Formats: sequence, structure tokens, C-alpha cells
Amino acid sequence: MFKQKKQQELREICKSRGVSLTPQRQAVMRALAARRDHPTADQLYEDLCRQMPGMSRTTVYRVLETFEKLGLVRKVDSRASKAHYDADTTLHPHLVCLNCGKVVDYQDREFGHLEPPVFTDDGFQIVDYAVTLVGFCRQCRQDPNN
Amino acid sequence: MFKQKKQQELREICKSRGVSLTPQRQAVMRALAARRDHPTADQLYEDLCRQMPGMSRTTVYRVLETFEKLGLVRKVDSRASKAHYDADTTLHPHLVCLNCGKVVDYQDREFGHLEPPVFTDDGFQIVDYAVTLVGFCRQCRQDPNN
DNA sequence: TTGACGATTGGTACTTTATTGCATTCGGTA
DNA sequence: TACCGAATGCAATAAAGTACCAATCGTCAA
Repeated sequence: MFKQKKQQELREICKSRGVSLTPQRQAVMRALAARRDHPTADQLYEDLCRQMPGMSRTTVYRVLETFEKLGLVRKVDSRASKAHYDADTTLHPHLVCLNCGKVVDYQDREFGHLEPPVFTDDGFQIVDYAVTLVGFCRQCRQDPNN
Repeated sequence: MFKQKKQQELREICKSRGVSLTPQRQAVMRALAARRDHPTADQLYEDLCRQMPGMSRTTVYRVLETFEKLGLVRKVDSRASKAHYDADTTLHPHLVCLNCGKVVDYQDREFGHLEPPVFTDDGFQIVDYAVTLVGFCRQCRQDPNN
């Protein structure tokens, strides 16, 4: 199961990078990996408050930032003015709903596979890319008021 | 010239959609179309303050929102937690710098041209998509402190 | 197993980005 | 040129994210 795998990876990375394996970090990873969508820091904070009273919003933001640096999670590109996080760091396309802002995986993980150059003519170094499909999720098409 | 073309388009769209052609709207369009990168609302506001004292930040936000609804501008997808705007509404890939956050066009406008389905198996309706190349611009590679 | 040390956390305050409400002013039409 | 609804400016507020610092915790060596 993905959730277990990520907990395992978290333990290994913490160990090898000399970073503490705190209950908060484990909880954030568990909460993120448990979701099939790609939540914002605040959405995760809400999940975590229930499971772990006393959890601080600041900590959630910081843990996610740390995870990003460790390569354990990724920020998802979207038009929305807030960061969405994905525990699956392999390259794959996302769907973003224009109505509710939800971010989920696109079924065909190979869709939009590209091979950008390492450098552009301008000297811009490309290290990553994202393919984002934008539209309206089924729920929002049925009931546009969320 | 692109700037002139967009001013023209603004006049036409305002007329046909029964929306006022205010000096503020013209100024925002001029300021946005004049830039080769894709600025945030606040960056535009700063440009505009110089050209048009008394211009309000709120107005810039509202005008951009209106333009988006009218199809005159687009928000650019990015990992950053703020909205970047592009006056070129045709589909083309962007480069985003991870260091300074700058958003610019990728030279090869045909790169990453895709044909996503109109509906996914989940019933998600796809109306648009974005290809974003992520990395480090030349300036930031030479001087990572901005 | 314990003690010490540096890393991490929680809380608060603050910044940045964006939105809302409302009185005033303005653009477009008659 | 006067009217009317739309748009603006200002101030207040909301939402998203960051900085600071004292208190606490996880890790490692003894």
C-alpha cells in the first residue's frame, strides 16, 4: 500500500539525511499519503487536527517544505493561488477543477510525456516540467455550487 | 505590434460585451501587454502606479479578473502561490524559474502540443491544459541571490 | 540507559496576496 | 447634457504563508 511505502521511505530518508523522525512528520506523511487528491497545507492541517490535537499549522507548512527539499513530496502546478502537495513524486499529469479547485491525478500516467531540452536557447536550465489538465470535475458539473 | 493589437481587442470586446472602456482597464492592458514576462497583479500595480498615480491595487485585481472572464488574459499555471497573468491567450508552454519565480514564454510554441480527451473516464470535463517547464533562468544560475 | 546538544515544535505576530463592502465617480446612451 | 448602472478607490477583512523565539524532543555518544 502506498501509505506504508511512503512511511518506510520517510524513515529511510530521515535516517540517511540525518533528519529527525518526529511524530509530526510521520503524521503529515500519513495524512498526505492517505488522500487520493492533492490537498493544500491548510486542508492537511484540518485533517491532522482531528487525528493529533495540538498539531500546529506552522509545523504543517514547515514539514511540507522539509519534505519537498528531501524529495519526499512535490508541489503541484496549478492556476490556484495556493500550494497543493502530492506524495507521489514521479512525473504524471494532473487534473484541476476550475470550480472547486480540487487537484487529482489523471488516469493515464503516460499522457503528455515530454522530453524538454536541458537548456533553452536563452540559457534557462530545465529541471522538471508539469502537464496540467484543466476543467470541471463530475461533481461540479452536476452541482456548480460546490 | 502586440500591445496595439491587444488595445484594439480590448476596445472591441468591451463594445460587444457592453462593458465600460475605462482608462484603468486600458492602462492595465497596456502595462500587461508591454511586458515580455508574465507578471503578478502586484507587479503590474507597481508598473501602473508610476504611469497613473491614484491607481488602486484593488482595481488592478478586479480588472484582471474581468479580463480573464472576457477571455482577454489568462492566468498562468505555476507552483508559486500567486497568480501570474499572460495577455497572450493562445496555448503555449511557459518557463518558471524556481529561484526568482519569474514566468516567461518558452521559445518553441509548439512544444508539448497535446490533445487531451474532452471527458476522462471519471467524468471530468477537460477544457484547457498547460505545459510548464520548471528550472533556473540564466540570471539565477549566474547569481542565485536574485 | 542517560545526558547533552542541536533540531524541531507551538504559539504569536507579521507579511503577502487576494477579496469584500460601500460611498463616490465615471462611461455610455438617449 | 443629464441620467443610470457600472466601475473605481479606500478601508477593512480574509486567506495563505513566513519569521521569531522560548520550550521541548529525537538522536547519539558515553
